[in-house]
Amino acid sequence: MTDTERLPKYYRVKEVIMAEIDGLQPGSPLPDERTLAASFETSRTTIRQALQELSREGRIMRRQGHGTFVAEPKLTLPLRLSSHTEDMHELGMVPSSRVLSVTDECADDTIGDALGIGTGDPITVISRVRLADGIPLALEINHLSQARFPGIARLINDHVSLYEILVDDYGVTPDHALETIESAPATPEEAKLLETEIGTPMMLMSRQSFESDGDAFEYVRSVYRGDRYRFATRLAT
Amino acid sequence: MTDTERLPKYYRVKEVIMAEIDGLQPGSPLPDERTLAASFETSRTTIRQALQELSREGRIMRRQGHGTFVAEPKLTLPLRLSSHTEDMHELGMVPSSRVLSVTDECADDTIGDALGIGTGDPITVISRVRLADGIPLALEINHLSQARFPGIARLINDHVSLYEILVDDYGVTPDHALETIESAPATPEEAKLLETEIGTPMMLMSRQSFESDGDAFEYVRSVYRGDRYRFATRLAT
DNA sequence: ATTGCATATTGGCATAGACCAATCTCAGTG
DNA sequence: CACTGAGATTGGTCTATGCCAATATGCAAT
Repeated sequence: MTDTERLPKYYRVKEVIMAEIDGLQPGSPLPDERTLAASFETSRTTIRQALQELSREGRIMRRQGHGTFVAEPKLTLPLRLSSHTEDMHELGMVPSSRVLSVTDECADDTIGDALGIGTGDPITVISRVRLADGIPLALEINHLSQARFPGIARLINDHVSLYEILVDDYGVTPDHALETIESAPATPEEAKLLETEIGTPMMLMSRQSFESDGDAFEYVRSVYRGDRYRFATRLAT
Repeated sequence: MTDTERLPKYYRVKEVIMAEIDGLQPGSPLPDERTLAASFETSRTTIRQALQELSREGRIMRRQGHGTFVAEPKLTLPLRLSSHTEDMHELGMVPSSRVLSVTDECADDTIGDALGIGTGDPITVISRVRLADGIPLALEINHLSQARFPGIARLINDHVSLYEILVDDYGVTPDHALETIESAPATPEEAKLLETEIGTPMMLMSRQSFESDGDAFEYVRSVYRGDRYRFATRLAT
């Protein structure tokens, strides 16, 4: 028995499949699960566990009733104080948005703190799906103080840049931002909106943006597909 | 039938368990899997799928032969051009390292590019486990040019800060760094070293650090447990 | 009081199979 | 030629079960 024999069977299967797809082009089909189970002389359950990890890793793409295919490599997104619109243009992709909802709510503790307003103060919450070349990229939920941005709800639609509205119509001068990044599995709602599966690792990003006078002007929570994107940033002393 | 009925059963189970652990202290035990299966009137497989997601989410901790317990909340790590040692001190934790290996190798394309040297040039590769309060925090693999840091292999041990060596003994003045962050499931080796399970989402970080003269002096690949840590950074214009 | 071993408990791995749901194919129909 | 619908294909969910591996517990021997 070699040392590798101590690894779970599904993991050994995964490694073999991984090696095979390395030599294939994105979009190439893999054998169906029942065939794989037969050729690996194992159960479909084991094959599916291997395929699930590969899928969550972003190496394969599965579609019910269709098949399993080699996935595109991950894209690197810049982590900067710039708008989604600009970022996408730099990557040579066509950005777009789909507004899911614009609602007026009251700030809870977290949001109130983040925006420097009181708990219960009125805020406008904007939920959007960001797309690149028509493919869902991220789910973005923006929180803005109504006192700072009165009537902003009426200005939002699919075809305007929120940042342009803030800058042009409300005189915002973005200065810096505090950002946190973490990983979490996709909820059913996130999975549906981002066209992926429940449980796929997502990159959760929260951003608190400040104006040059030191006031926070927005608090955003974004969910990016962790199987398709990585992030890059520059750190200075 | 409500709309919720359309969700997978394991996900509904997960939501119920999640709600219950919200009211418990970290470390509190959960019923064992067979008991849960009986009380939810489902199979153990379904229970395990729910528990697996909760585990990968960092909400519960499982130990074979022992049981399942409510996990500690995530810690936030700063993403800065500072040493691990300093970061830990600021968080009030005791940092330490365990050197796994120090080897002399030849740079491949990626490493060569990142360090601004040629493919095949000699490098020193340092693998370490970083710990906080004795608990594994990250796996860190550092790549250094032997031309820039001759004889550094002999200076490495568990009790010195690599950054201090670079600064004090080799006159490095860190200036800025390019960093990428992505998510990936733990490999068996990573899982073992970080005392977690295969497949748990990890935060993969690669850092290319530059001196003030513009030369890259190190290329590091780190693996952090995504179920226990998130990262925070500050973005400026 | 301590050590060591048998046993129970609990999570980990894997099997076999049933049925559902989305998709594609293709023959038949208008 | 375009459309429709039945059947085949393929991934998704769930059950039921057996055995393995790590851990804890308690009893027995020292």
